[in-house]
Amino acid sequence: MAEKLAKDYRAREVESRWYSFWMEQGFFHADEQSGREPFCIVIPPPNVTGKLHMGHAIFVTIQDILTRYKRMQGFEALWLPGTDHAGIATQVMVERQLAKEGSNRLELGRKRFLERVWQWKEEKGGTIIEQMKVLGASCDWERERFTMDAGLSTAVREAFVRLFEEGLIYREERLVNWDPVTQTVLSDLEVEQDSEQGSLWHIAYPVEGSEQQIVVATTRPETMLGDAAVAVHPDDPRYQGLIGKRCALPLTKRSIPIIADPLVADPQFGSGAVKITPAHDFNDYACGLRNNLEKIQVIGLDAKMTEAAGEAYCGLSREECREKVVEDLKAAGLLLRIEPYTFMPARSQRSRALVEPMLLPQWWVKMDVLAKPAVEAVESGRTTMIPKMWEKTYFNWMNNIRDWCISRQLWWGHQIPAWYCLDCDKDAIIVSKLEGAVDPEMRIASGAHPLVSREQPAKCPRCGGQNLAQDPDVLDTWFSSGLWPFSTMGWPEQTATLQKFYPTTVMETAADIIFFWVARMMMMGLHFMGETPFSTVYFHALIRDKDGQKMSKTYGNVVDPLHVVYGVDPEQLPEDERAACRLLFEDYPQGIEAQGADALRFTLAMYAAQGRDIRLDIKRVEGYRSFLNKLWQASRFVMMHLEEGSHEAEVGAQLDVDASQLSLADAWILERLRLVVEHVSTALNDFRFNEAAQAVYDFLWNEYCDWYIELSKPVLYAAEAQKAVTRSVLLHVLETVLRLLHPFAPFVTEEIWQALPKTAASPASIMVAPWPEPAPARFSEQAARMQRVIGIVQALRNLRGEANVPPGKAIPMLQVFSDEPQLLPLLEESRGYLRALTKVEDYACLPTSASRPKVSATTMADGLELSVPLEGLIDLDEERARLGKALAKLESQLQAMAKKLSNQGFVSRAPEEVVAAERAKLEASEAAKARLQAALERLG
RNA sequence: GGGCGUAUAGCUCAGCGGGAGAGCAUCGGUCUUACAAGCCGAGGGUCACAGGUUCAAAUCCUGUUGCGCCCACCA
Repeated sequence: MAEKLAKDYRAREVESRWYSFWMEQGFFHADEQSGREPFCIVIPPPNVTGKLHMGHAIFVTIQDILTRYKRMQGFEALWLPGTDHAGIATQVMVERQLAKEGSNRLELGRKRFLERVWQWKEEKGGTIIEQMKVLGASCDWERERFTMDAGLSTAVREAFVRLFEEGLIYREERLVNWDPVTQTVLSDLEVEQDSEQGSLWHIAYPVEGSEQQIVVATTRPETMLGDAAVAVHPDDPRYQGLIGKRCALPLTKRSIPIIADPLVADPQFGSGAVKITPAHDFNDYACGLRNNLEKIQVIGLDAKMTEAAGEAYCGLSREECREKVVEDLKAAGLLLRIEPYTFMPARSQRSRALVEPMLLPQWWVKMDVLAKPAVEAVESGRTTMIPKMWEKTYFNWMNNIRDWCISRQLWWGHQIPAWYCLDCDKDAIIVSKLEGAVDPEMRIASGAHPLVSREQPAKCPRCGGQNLAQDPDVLDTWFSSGLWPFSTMGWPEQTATLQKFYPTTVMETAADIIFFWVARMMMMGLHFMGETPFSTVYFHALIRDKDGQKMSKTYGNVVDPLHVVYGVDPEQLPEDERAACRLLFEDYPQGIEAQGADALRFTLAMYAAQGRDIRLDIKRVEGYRSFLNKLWQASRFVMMHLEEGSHEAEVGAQLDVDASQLSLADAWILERLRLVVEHVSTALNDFRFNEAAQAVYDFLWNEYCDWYIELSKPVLYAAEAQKAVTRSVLLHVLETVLRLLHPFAPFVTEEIWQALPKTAASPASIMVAPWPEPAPARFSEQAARMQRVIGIVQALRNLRGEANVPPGKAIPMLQVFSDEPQLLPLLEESRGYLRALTKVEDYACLPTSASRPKVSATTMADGLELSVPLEGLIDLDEERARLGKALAKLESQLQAMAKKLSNQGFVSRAPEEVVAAERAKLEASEAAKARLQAALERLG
């Protein structure tokens, strides 16, 4: 028959063919009216600014595997896609563009800036979506959402207003994390602390009315200008006389008290005395509240020193001020020493800027009330996390949760639905920079009275004034993300989609956003929907480079998934992209060849063992591309031997044959197939993707290709009578494997599947073909007999290799010594197999008492003594050495077994079948030893 | 300071109570009519260390060490 598959497997050619077909056929669309059981995953929305990286590649792979698997199983499978507006990230990116044009957002103003961001979003925001399609993502694109869509914005306002009305959202002035570069407040989670090398400056503060000095140590000497006290431990004997006295704050004209505070001063640390800066340190702020200290703000929102820092320092940056303070202290003789010190400065996750604690009014979500049911849902198992260890992390954070700062001083995002009356709440507006302008630089005072509402209020309910200004802040991006599982389905409307697909089935994401996102979805879902948003959370591993380093552009160890898919030539890359992949190109100076999306997906599935980071090695991707090539070639083999018009693949049907028609090999492969179908399903149900992929890999390569196809050859080339059945089995097994493999490698399986012969009743695509169901065990007895033949073949191949008998050389005679009566028919039945696989031309089955030929090579297989008379073909010394080695190995095994069986404890306490198996093993090994010894003796 | 993960062949990793496994790399043999990105065979490991539980431990427990991660306001 005409060849339908090209001779070579060319991944990218195959992959370019099918995605549009699937789309046109509407296979990705999930119907909320369907009577099928729902299965739903909502995508972790990638940043709309994003470009595909390995983190995306792994979630696309795993979520697509799950979705395709469930879809084939007959579920109404919805994988709901979308993107996130990613407040800071997007705003910063567009601001950078503006900077290139010599402009900035203040110059444009809020309205035009936002237009500009939207324009960018419309033009470029689809990149990441297109890239996910390259990987084969079977999302329902008709339902694609964006966190700033009208619908989702409605949901955000609804959630905000309800939480406010319930008293769970409030506005309050507190010390918050200020990022002076992006000019916004950050939540605790957006602040990172890594240890850095710094110094500890020891400064002497003169005690007033005495010659004494009190020594404090600090990592931030510039903050001393805002000190409000020096604290010591009340029990510290060194300072008993000083508590209550005052000291002169150097470089200023101020005098500050020496106070006792057991919570902030540790007598073991340094001098035991600590300077207190309530306005710029979280500990000191708390201490200030306890002791009623003044909060002196010496650093402004621009991270420059304020007037309160004193004339000499006002206007300096924090770094400049530090230098000057240190210099001035030195000059005053008050800087006692500087010691190197490792500390943990707080940095903005986004800008890496040093975070400055600032006293500012912000919007907060009260978390303890929301957290409680979310903890309970996981405790009770209504939501389970895989791997399980993450539940601990989740509990730990949830049980110590602090209120969530949700306002951001950005423009790109959901503007807070709160208004202020400019008539009766005059003090509400603070204009910080542009005189007289409410927008863009206005800020809202801490005592203001917000009018929170779903729509802009027409007038002030207090005074009737119509002069209302909306709160300029926007919400933390994660606020809208927290609503994602139901806002994407039309909430607050009670839509049919919500009815059908909420709660969703699986949340699949990375563990680094367990607090940012998963915890918040749990809380919001339970609060607004009354149900946990998903029953299982599966956390995939973090992808690192092959040496275990986190991938980073600056470090240069990035592996770009699209480079893997399409191949990459470093010469063709722009400088910055080449730099990001620098280390990869050191190993692959010529770049890498196209591996294809299927190979990348299969690799990621194979790597996805639970609870372990992935060290991605291109070599492994290449290995799995070879595997797909193997599948391709095997398919070509099968199709080559099909006859036109016959042997249609009956998708999903059981093979229409009975045991009597099957050869040993047929029965064996069908039994193995049954087991692999079972195994793959169980593994996928348990989220053990690597195990599922491994099972198909082993079956296809090591059983179907290495054995069954080889065993089928003598039949296809010679045995007319058996041909038809063998062809059916070849095709049936291949077709089933394609379906098992489809969720992992959707493109190549579709390509091959489409080329197979089909009936009128066949589905239009493998992706809507039924998932293989495990067949009942019908052929296990025959399969076991075949396994025995395989053992004989392996033993003979080993013997041939070890005895240096060239593969081309036929073995004229094989003698099998055994007293088993059932052996003769088995060997008779497998005559063709033995000849084809071992080049044994003839064999004889003899009782163990029969005499052996003088010169022969001997080996044991499954209790059978195999003897190949090979006079002149083998080197006697080598054969002696080979037997000696085999005997030594047996001997050591025998000793271990004998020791085990002589252990009274083992014999009496181990399960009977274990003991029996051990005894049988011992007997078999002893028999084998005796035969090999005899063979050795015969060689003289 | 608290918590978590991890240590298995040269490399990357499975296995997680009863015979130490895979892929890559290495060595030997093979261009056999699906596939040399292949086929056949081989070598290679005190399963980090020390204790314990058990008839039996790579696997369970305790401790130690190395590596990695997360949380936490200690100057």
